[in-house]
Amino acid sequence: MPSLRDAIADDLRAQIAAGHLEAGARLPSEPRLAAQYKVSTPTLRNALSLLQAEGLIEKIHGKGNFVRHPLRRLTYTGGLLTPDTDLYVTIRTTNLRARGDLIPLLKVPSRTPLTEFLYLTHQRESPHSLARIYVPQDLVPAKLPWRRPGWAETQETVTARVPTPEEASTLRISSTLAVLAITRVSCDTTGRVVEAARLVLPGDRANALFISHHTTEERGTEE
Amino acid sequence: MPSLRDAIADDLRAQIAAGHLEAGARLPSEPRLAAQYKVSTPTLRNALSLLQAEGLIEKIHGKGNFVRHPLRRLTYTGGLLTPDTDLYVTIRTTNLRARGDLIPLLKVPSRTPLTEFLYLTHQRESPHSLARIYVPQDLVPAKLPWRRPGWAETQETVTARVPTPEEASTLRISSTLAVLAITRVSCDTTGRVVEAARLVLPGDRANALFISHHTTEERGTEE
DNA sequence: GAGTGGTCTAGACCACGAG
DNA sequence: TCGTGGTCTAGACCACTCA
Repeated sequence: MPSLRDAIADDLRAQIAAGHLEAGARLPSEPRLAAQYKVSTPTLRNALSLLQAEGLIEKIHGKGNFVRHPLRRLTYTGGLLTPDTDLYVTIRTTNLRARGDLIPLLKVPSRTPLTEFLYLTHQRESPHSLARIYVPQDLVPAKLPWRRPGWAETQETVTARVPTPEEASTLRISSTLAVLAITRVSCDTTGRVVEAARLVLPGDRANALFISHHTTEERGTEE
Repeated sequence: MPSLRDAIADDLRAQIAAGHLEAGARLPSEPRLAAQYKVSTPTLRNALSLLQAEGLIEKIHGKGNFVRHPLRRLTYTGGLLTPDTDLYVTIRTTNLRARGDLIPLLKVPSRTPLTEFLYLTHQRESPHSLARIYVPQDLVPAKLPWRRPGWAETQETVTARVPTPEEASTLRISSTLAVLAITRVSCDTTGRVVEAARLVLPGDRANALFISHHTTEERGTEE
């Protein structure tokens, strides 16, 4: 016996899949939908939150619930998102001093002057991904983007988690939707960290792709 | 102004981190906790569901809410999990024929004979990660593990999502806990796929690490 | 100001686990 | 049988958006 919220979610999913509710369309208001399905508003909201966690709808406070555009998955590869056509980017630059997690991440002393670039990408007006990039202030390039000569090695640590409340609200995703969190650290040939980045990609809209080529020496090794 | 559920979740998180609530311990019952925090039971349950999605607690119907054992994060690097000390592995081998998703993944014709290796790793009696590895039957190595000479390139596609119901039950995790899903495809020098793998790593217990070295030509490129 | 979603309450009833 | 979590109700009040 499926619960009411699952039954309602199934019904709405089917309506979206069948095209009865088009991408971008606004759903009836929550009290209206609750009356239609003969349930209380919390139960209906529970059903909607399932759809939100799947990335099917977007809730906008004060405006309504909207059917999301079918997800075009973007692929993150080597620091770039593809395709980057109709992807809008907002950048905010802040100067700050190293503290907390940033100190071991960038391997710098406390209070080292840093520049933070906050990237917020949008796809068709809806937020898509979030990146915070930290660069020691004496290395800040004169013009963006960043990838510069002199880089020798990049380490990317990938984890899956739920977004923090701030991430959820800026990306307008449910706090239960899985995100791909990537911490990227790039060093130059001397081992100095030239850039550290924290990326947050909603799991339903992005993949990350890593390609490695095996050299002959590596190929011969056994376990 | 943080919401009540976030404030309660923060408090419980802090208590778990501080060791006031030990691993394996049962939390007070939900009505009791609700009274303690002076909130209604739905609000308290809302807070608990946040902790559940983070993998901090496990809800067992009819028994209670339990603090999960502290996560020892394992790191996945280039096809291996480290550290592999006290990590137990169960392997099940099955012969089957290519169908569905496996056909494009391995770039083989339909019904090509394949061998599937199902890996289930355990850490301290509790399931840790799940891997399904597919190899064309004529390439199955005489002895395990797999990494063989002749491999030229490996592509790894990483995504974050919630587990399927089967994955949630075999890994004994909540269906709201994010997992890292990695699809790994390895080719030989002729471009033939010699192995494809689907890995599922619970987000609270595993990272994936990718290291790339930049060659001199790459280092010169702009944008 | 009117309409929307966001949060919260104070209950009720059901389903599961263990003695 | 008892205590647990799971679901649901019928409201209340607040915060946000837009005219």
